Amino acid sequence: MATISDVARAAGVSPATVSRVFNSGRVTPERAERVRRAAAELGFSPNRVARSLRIQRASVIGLLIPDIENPFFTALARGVEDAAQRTNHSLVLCNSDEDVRKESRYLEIALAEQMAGVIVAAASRRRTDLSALAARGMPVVAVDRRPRSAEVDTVLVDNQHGSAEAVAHLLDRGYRRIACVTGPAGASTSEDRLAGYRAELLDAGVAEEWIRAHTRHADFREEGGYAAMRELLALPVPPDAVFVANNLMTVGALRALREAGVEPPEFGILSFGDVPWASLVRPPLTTVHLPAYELGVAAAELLQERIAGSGEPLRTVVLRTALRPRSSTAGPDPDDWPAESPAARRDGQDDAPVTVRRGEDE
Amino acid sequence: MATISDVARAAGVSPATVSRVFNSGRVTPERAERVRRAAAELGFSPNRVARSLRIQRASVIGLLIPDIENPFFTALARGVEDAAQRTNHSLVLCNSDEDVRKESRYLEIALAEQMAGVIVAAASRRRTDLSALAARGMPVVAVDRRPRSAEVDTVLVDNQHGSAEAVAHLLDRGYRRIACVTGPAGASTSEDRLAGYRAELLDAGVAEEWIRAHTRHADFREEGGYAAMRELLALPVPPDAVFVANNLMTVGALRALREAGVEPPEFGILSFGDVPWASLVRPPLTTVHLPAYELGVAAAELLQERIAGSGEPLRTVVLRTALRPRSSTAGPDPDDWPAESPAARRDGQDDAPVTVRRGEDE
DNA sequence: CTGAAAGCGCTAACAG
DNA sequence: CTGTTAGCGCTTTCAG
Repeated sequence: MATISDVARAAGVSPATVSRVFNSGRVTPERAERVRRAAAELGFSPNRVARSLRIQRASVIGLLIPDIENPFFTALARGVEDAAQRTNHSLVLCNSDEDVRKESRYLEIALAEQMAGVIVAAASRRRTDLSALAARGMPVVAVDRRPRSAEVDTVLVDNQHGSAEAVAHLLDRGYRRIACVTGPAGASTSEDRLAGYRAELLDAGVAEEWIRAHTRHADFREEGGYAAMRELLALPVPPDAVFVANNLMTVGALRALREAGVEPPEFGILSFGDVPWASLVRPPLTTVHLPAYELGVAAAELLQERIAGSGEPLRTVVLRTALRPRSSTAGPDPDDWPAESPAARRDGQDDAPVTVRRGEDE
Repeated sequence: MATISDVARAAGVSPATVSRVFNSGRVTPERAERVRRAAAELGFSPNRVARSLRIQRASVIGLLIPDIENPFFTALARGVEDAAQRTNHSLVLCNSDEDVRKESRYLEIALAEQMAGVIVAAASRRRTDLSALAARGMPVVAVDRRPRSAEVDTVLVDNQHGSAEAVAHLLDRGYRRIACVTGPAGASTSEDRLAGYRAELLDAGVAEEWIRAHTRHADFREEGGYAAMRELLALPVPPDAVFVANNLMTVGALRALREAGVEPPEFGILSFGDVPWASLVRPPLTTVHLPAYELGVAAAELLQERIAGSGEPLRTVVLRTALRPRSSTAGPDPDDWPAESPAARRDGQDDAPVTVRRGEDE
């Protein structure tokens, strides 16, 4: 592996000059050209490790997510990556697996690797501790989940508003016994989504007690959603609709519904968070769309400003969600359902069949 | 940030001793204890950048995948991560986006960052060039896709056998005009899966010409599968079943089928590669299961052996696929379909409904 | 077993 | 504009 000195020798200049050529220092064009040629010939590319050690900062940013198999977080990661690429940062993706211990290990690595900064979707609101990083001057941005110590820039979606809107939609469609499956008690997303749900029901005159009895905390995973839905269905007063606080749990909930022979939209189901491959799901699911990619972009941009040395006060960016009504919440009464659900057709999932010639031969 | 010298001073020893404490060097227990205490007090953690520069190797392994939004690759990534963790390697995930230019950029970064090794699911069989890495002594393992230059250890699934088995299944169920949607011509996976399909059909006496007319190359993405399926349906002799070479394209193909008013299993559809959230898809899809996680684990283990200095000859590990028959290939003739598909029930997706009390109250 | 010293490859003063 | 020089934090000979 050629070093900067090899190139310097080959080009007949000093190492410093070579360095300058690769770092927009001032070098006469003629010399610069000579250096570039020599570098190309030797197949030289600067050693980033040495560079990082010298300037006390790597050109890598870390992204810490709690579940790499959740499409929401992979979309977010793409957003971060695309934005990072624009400033020549490369991305290190770490999967904390919703495990605070793994997470803190990765956080330490970020420090030890002298990463330029990190973006964190925290595993826990209470137990994720970002203060150590901030204390050592590492730029940090929290995304999706708001950690307790609010000493960092933050990018969120408007969970509470989005949830309230979703529940309002369910009420509007005629559901009256709306249950809720939310995430773990520790996470800000769980709490905010639950809060939106509660606020809307209380506003509609539903008893505090009823709400509490029809709320379940689960783990944001498929199995948790499945178990919670089964519990709800087994209640003495089972619900006629459910608001599920994330996409994976919705998959589980749907499975539970199917097993129980309960079919939407007679029973309403609404997912907070997009369900990938939505076009395959029958009936088409009403969802609250989350701008995952945009969340990633915004977080990366905030981080880059900090890396560049912005001294502005802390900022919190809140992105809006969008309700996407489809057939799974058409209403409890079959008489109300349109023959071809106009709600579903709106986003092209249910285009009218077209006929095709088939099988004239063979 | 405390350095090794700070700790040395605090503990009254030399920097070398501190280093030895953290690297299993021989130090008297008493001194070691003193060092550890001092380190803890100062919140010292070794600077990995300096370490990497000195020993000319980082403790990071790179994983290069072509599509981070494809569940197959995220499952693979988890396998790599779990295996890497066992040897204290951290994982850097890079998404080449099926783009050879991005990919080669990341490959250069791997070199410049002095990563311990890289695992590559190549974007292109022909144009992905791993020889530069291998030439500079960087351990490399190819996974899922076999790059042209076979100078590296490789972990694959048995694409050709899996495909042949899948097509045999379709023939067995009574389909006679089986089309194929495969991936880009450049990828080894496309070619191997296509080869398995062709071999099986030729063996069944189908004309070479017919096969060629009913084969489409697409891009391994949803839109590609959609377009290809539409083309196939518009043929003068449309197929009565389709073998789709990856999961994402299957989603697109299903959409095209639906739009055309064609419903499985009258029209058979089989996906090479698991479709996540399969439980939501109606009808349940017959798939060829791919051991994605295990692929990742195997690749990481191979890589770790190379990193540890194994001088063994190059190895290729081939993992088996498994056909998972479900209702989408029950056969072209409705008379053959079981009332409750036993094939589908086999993996629990179609458990019989159970009744549940509902709505006695409000 | 322990310490002194050199140096991994690069960048940033500083002089020229 | 260019070269010389020192040093980022760590590991690793080499003496002791």
